[in-house]
Amino acid sequence: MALRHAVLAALLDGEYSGYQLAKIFDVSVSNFWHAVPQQLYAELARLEAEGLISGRRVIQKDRPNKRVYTVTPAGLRELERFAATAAKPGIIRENLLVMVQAVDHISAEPVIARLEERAEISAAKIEIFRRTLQRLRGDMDEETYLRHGSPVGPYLTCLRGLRFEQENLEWFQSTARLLRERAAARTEEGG
Amino acid sequence: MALRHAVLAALLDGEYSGYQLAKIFDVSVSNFWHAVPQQLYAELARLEAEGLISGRRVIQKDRPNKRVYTVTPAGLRELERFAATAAKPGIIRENLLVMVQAVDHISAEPVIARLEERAEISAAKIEIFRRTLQRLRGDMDEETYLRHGSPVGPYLTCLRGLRFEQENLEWFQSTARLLRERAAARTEEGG
DNA sequence: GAACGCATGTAAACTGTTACATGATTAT
DNA sequence: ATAATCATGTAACAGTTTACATGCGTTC
Repeated sequence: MALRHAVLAALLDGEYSGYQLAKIFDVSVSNFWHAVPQQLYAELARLEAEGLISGRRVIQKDRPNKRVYTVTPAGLRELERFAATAAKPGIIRENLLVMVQAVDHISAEPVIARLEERAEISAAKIEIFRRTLQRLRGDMDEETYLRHGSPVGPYLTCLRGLRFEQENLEWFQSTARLLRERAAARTEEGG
Repeated sequence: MALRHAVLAALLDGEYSGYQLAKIFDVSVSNFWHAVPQQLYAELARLEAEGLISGRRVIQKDRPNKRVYTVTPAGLRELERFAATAAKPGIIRENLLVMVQAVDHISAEPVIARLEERAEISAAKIEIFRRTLQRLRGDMDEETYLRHGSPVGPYLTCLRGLRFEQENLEWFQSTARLLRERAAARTEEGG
């Protein structure tokens, strides 16, 4: 289980509640780790019980109270130990690519529709990544920030996320176009 | 559960045994779906029980006998139905990116070592993808194959896998280089 | 007062991973 | 003989997902 390490890594950035963490996992962290809110609430409870994070109650007037967490020295040691072990190859699960894999044997129209849906989502994600990068580097240019800025870890992973989504978008668009052209060519032939 | 659909999509390519399928999932299909052999054996049994694939015993003299499977018309309908539903966004889990996310707070050397390990694995995967693409398109050039070749689904997903690994390789290498430079700069400062 | 966003949790159902087990055949 | 590759499976355990449940405060 490495969800705990993803949570610890995300909490290095500052104090967050389970709810806030869920949002972070939905945007920036989602590039390299997927988790639903319920997983996070459960994992935060376990990490606190093990002393790897410590929680602090925050009383709010305008909203329900919340519990925010920070990484303890023991948590940092756990991350250090994790980084020393061989990283397993990443795992990926993409329903859309399963559909494309099968496209020679099933109707192409629904697959094209899915590709176009996902292209829009990708475009939106690209915008979010761009803004996150801008916010992180402030008024520095990218090269300067990469050489001297801090923290550089979140910047680097966000950069990877951006490239991944850009490649996704391009592939979704070119694949949709290609499948449409092939469908049109077959219609002309057949009709 | 969409492992079943990944298995069905992979079986469209031809008749395969669980063992052969495990190898296919380890190379080409691994770009968009991860599964260990035990999952495949269990899923094949379930799919056959539900009539979505049909198995056939193949007696071999030189090796142990095996059971190969093909997609039934019911299996094809199941795939068709699957393609008509909205594709959930893909999920990804990358330990290596978790480590990079935390790199400002832990020692950089082990992280750099992991990046270099993974860069080599990526380079090997890139070679496999290139050869797979060549084998699929035979003596056609890529553009011609994409327009008129068949099957185009496996070619398109393989192309996505190739691009992904190329981006990985580039990111692993540039990130390792950058972290090494930053570590060197800090040593000079501090020493 | 209905809907929405904030905030957290439990329980059940489903999936996925690991360890173990077996046995054939071929190559060294 | 010993290891490697082919071939398949069971059982125990770990992790993930979904459904359900609760309640505060603000906006429409």
